[in-house]
Amino acid sequence: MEKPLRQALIDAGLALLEEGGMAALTLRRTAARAGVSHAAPAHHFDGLPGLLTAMAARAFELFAASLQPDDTLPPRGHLLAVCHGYLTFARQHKGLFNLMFVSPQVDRADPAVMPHANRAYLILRAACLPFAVAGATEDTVLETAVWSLVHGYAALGFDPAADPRARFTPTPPFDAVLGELLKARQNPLAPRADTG
Amino acid sequence: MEKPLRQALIDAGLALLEEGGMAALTLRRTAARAGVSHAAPAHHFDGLPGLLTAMAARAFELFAASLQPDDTLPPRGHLLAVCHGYLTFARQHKGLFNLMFVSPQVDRADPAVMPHANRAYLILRAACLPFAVAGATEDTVLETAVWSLVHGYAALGFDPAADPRARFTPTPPFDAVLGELLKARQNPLAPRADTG
DNA sequence: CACGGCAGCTTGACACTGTCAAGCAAACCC
DNA sequence: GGGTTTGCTTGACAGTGTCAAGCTGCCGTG
Repeated sequence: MEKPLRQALIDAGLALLEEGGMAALTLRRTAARAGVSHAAPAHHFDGLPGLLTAMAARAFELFAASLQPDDTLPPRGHLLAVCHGYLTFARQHKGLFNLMFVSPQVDRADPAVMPHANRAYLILRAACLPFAVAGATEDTVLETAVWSLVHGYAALGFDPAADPRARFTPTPPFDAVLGELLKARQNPLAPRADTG
Repeated sequence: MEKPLRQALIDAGLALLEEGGMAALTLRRTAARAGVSHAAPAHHFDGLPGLLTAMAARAFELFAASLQPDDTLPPRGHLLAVCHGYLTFARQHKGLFNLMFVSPQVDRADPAVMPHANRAYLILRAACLPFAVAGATEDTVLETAVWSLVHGYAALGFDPAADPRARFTPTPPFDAVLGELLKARQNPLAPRADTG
């Protein structure tokens, strides 16, 4: 084990973030919760941005774990399960989600962050692969579409409950939205229909 | 004219946000830039959240204006133009974009915010309408899909340049991504193909 | 005109923040 | 065992949002 306080500070920060959002996350409070003096974090992280970056690395790790690839499912069920993991994480860990994708203070190119972020992306990528144009080993358009779709749905808070635009019409569940995207790919690995 | 200082404070805040991001946006700095004392904003807004909410209202107004509906274009060109407005605004006004959609301090249900937010949404909704299932006056699935897609693409920063995952493959332009979604709707207002 | 009230802004204070410099104490190395 | 380094503390500083109190000029009313 290495640097137990460092890990304790990361955990304390994550707890504060989950409990009270970004406003509750403070270097001094994090130190206090970890039981050390207010300047202790500066010796393990490079200031607040450093702590946030370390927290983001851990958040991406949890995020990748929540994507839960399950190869026993058929391609569409598999992709849907991954997306559900994405959406569930975003809904249940809004603070972490914004930390990972929005906060300008985290260095997303940090060597502690990139591996986990890449791992998450590769899980999604793999889940899209069966829907790629016949025989291709990649289909960046489809990947980007799926990724944008699920991320946008998550970011806009399209929880089937708690929808911000229920004033117009009920928000369709993500399954239906994803189905719209996959309409032209109903038969994975089959030759696609002519689009002329 | 009504409350010129109030408007000046909003403008000063927007300028600070655009120049230096959320970190540069401070009640005291905003007051200083407007040429008043540090506590003046408290008399026009209900603290920092109030100023941010007022700024978000103005930001949504600018956002809706940047969506630029152009009815002379064919349906697909029209939708693409609206989406381009969305993406361009997100890219050029990252601070405003995050203020509108992320910041937990703005009250998005504020009566000053909702009209402009709704207007923006209705522009997107109208641009989607020609692609709705034949004859329908709405298609919430498609709307939600397009909205999620463009928002996710914007939030993930898929600028054709400056792409964060160029380490894998070049990011496809949004036109191609949207095309993926509309594949099953190539002929607006025509009877859709069987999806069986 | 005089005068009371009040909106609009200032001044001053408070607790709290991130960051830095200096110091202390224990462990570690030679 | 003495010197050095690591890990943390203490103390200070400028900057933050917010609140209470005070000042000022304008407006309406007598």
